[in-house]
Amino acid sequence: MISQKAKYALRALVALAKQPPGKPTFIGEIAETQSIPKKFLEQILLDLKHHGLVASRRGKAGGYGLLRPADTISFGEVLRIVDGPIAPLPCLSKIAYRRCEDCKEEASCEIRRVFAQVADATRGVLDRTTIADALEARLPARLRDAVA
Amino acid sequence: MISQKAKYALRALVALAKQPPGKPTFIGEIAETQSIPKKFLEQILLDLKHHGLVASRRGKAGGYGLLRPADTISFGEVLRIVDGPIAPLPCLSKIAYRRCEDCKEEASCEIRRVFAQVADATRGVLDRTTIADALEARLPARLRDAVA
DNA sequence: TGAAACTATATTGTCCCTGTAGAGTAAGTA
DNA sequence: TACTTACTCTACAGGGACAATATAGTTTCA
Repeated sequence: MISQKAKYALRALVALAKQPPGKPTFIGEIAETQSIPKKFLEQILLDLKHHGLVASRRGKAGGYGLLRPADTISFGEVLRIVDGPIAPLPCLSKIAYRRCEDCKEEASCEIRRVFAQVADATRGVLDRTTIADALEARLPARLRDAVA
Repeated sequence: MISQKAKYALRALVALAKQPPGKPTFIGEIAETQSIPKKFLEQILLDLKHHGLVASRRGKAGGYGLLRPADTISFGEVLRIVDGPIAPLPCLSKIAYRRCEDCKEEASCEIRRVFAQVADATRGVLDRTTIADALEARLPARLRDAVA
């Protein structure tokens, strides 16, 4: 299960992607249309800003906007920022590898071998799907094929 | 990330699958060889017993053993027992469907559409891989192909 | 009869998730 | 310049899940 926070982050990014670029959108507007607690959303967007996904302008005509084109922001990138590692086991994470305390030998670990397949399959979808993809009613062919 | 408990459960089942069938294995023996806290393992095995995966015999010559052949116990089944739903979103779970509170219309939810692909990919691996598969050094062809 | 092992429930401490609070800062507007 | 609006940032609190431990009891076999 992904966290509520990650879901909010993705929904906010999708909402921003729908706006005309260049014109900032109020936090309050996103919060209302997406049913996200406003103060919580502030934290989330601030976090995304620190990671260079969105930009903000203060003041009366302020708000948030995408900093990069929607087709360069993958679901995987967002999830890693908000929820941390995607891998199902710490010893399979690329961004935060950690050895399993209670595992004698990684190479011969049966559990690890199976979950490595899961991790590949998951990353195959998340790292190749962008916010722009999500907006399209039909999924791009490269993703439909990968899953079928 | 799967829970520590799920990892223990899978490792215990793999260990049991390695033993000659019919002869029970001590909890203490599994706990020691797998570096699992013994009392915690007791809870886990008890849980698996309630779900019909393993059987136990009490007394001095007691212990645990697989109740079903190892090639009929899938990783997915074990994870659902121990960790609950596998789906990344509650609205995508087959065993515990729950509507997302903050989602206007499920059919048009962009997030849901993407994570449905993730769920399919994940289940593709977990529901088709069994404890018996995990014991084999090379993964069965049907799984290798699915991921490549 | 006693040891070894399983059964079951209760409890504990820690950590994270979710959300709230409030003071502060910046930018446009009259 | 004063005012309003909105973003920035830090702190924190309640609840629940996770991981493990504690304790008491039961069964079986030697």
